[in-house]
Amino acid sequence: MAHGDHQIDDDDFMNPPQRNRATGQRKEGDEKKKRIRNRASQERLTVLTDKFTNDQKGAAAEMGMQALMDVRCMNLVNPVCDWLGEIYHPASREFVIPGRGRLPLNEKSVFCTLGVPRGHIKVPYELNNEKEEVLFPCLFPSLESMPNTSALADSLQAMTTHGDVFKMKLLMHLISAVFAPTTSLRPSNKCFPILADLKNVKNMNWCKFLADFLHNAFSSKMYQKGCRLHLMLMYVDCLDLSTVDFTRIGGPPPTHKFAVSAWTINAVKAVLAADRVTDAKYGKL
DNA sequence: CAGCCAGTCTGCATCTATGC
DNA sequence: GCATAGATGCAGACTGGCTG
Repeated sequence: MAHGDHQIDDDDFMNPPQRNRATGQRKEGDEKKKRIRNRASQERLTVLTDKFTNDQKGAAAEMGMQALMDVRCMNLVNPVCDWLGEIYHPASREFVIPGRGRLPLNEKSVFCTLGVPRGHIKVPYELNNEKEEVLFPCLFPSLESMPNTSALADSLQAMTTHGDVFKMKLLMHLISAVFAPTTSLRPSNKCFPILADLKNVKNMNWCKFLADFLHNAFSSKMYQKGCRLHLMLMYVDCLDLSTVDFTRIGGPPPTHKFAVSAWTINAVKAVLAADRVTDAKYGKL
């Protein structure tokens, strides 16, 4: 670990993940615990942005989301995200890497990773029937109920305009696939109040929203929710890279303002391969 | 308290990319 | 070619919070 942390050994984070909230069961003795299923992925976003017109990217920039229009890392490395969830300390809001140090989960760390707006308005991610009833027909005129997240992405891909409908669908996709994914196949209807206030999206505190969403999820041991892109990039971006061999992938990530603009999946993999202790544990660097 | 509903969890499945 | 992992899908069971 290179910077941004105080070196305190602290190994008292050993809380095995509690699963199966729905059934209350937890199989004993399954040493090879199954991977946590999640619905987060920025892959579709990178495919979409690749085809966006300049006007459409401009519309995203008007909402302060320009950094997300060029995500270089297309995939996730899920084991490291699972691991970070398990070593998270809700009380101090820090990731405690055994024997290495701590990484905070806060607005600043999210800003450094993703470069999303850090305004003064709270992100209104909440249910609101009136706003939903007004906006839903605008977004999905032929549908009765919320489409799957992938179907929303399909409709986004088919769009050639860059007006409010485009902005709303893009925001909804960002929220449900990258910023605040849940285990659901569909976007949450808590998105609507955000979409209803497009002008203020760039003035909302997305950094706090993402950090709080992850914090709340991990506090209730929901390790599959939240922004995995931030988790992964925040971690690799904080490590000491001096011993990592980047020659096979054309050199280390360039200096950058936001991690999301610099890291490629191959760079992430090279670092994590060097950092891995066992299959499911990291923290060597 | 009963019913509703959004969200969670599991098993099973398909497709693709990557590495051995 | 085969195994593995990531992304995505569907059906069905369940839970916790809200509301009448």
